[in-house]
Amino acid sequence: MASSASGGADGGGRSSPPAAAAPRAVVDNLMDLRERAEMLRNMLQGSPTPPGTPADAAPAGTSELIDGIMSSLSSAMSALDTADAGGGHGQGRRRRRAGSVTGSGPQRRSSTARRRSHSPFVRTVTTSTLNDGNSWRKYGQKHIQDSPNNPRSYYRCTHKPDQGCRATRQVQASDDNPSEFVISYYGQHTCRDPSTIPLVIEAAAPPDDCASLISFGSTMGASTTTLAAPPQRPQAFDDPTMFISRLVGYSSSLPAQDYRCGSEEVHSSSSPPAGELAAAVGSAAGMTTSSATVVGSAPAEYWPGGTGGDMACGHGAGSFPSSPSSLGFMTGSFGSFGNAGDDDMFGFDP
DNA sequence: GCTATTTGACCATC
DNA sequence: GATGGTCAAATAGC
Repeated sequence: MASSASGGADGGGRSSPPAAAAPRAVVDNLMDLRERAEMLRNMLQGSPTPPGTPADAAPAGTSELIDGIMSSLSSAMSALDTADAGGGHGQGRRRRRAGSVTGSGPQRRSSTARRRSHSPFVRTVTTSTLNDGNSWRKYGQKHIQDSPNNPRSYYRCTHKPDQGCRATRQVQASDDNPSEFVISYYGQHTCRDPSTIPLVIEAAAPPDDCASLISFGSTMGASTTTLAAPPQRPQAFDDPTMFISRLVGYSSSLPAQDYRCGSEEVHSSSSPPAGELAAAVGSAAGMTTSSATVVGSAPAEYWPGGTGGDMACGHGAGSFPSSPSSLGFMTGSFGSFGNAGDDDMFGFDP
């Protein structure tokens, strides 16, 4: 009911003009980030180990972790470069029939139906909870050809009607393991909910704790997130999902806007109540979950910043900016990597 | 009565 | 034409 009133409103601003300069800035920032990661590796590997310290005394998996960072950064930059060179920005996509509203016939919506041929901005696999800290409203369910046994549920941000938030997500039970749910996130939260803004995560976690969650996916494919030692959840978040939502949403220099989304209880569908939420979320919060996958290749239209690319999320000991954001904001925050405060990104803040 | 979910239909895209 | 994403009326739950 409420949605119908605003139904026409969202039809208009479907494709926001991407910022052309964004990809280059992202690449620059990524390069900076890579340099820093390299420095970090040198510090960890080259630094004199205390007497009697075995070679593997360094935090387990640290090396692989850094290698993963480097590798992913490289592929991310490569992907961005490619996209940049190709003059991407989703120009190839056909635009929805302009005003195809048949003058005749039932006044059936102005229609925004379209197909997503691209990958989701973030995809996760989880066996835990569906609660990701954001507020979602289910607007559809459909049986998909790929997995006829597992219908796909469509959710949009609860704040769409009142704030025009375009974030959506799709939840589908895994074919391999019905107890798992594959959640794909699209779009970016532009809604705001003043009631829920954890501003700072305490910087209390020890350095080795920081190696818990860093994930870059290759641009067009899914990559598995490696989750090392479960970190300690910052006290500011009783709900692990909130933790990761803020965590992932870390962004030091989003465009002027104050991106953020509410964190009300998720309105989960009655059908698959078993739970969603990225495994990354659960794992980062010390929960036992399955693997997580992060896929970054949203088209320009889903990236107000005009970039698509891979994601990274760091755990732990960092101070979050005054604009905490949720998963969807990874898009917006991506372009800011390498800017002031990027040291916090992986929690390695000396 | 209000809000969320269900579900069939519509429509864009492939 | 097939498929997938979204709309919106109908329904259910509070």
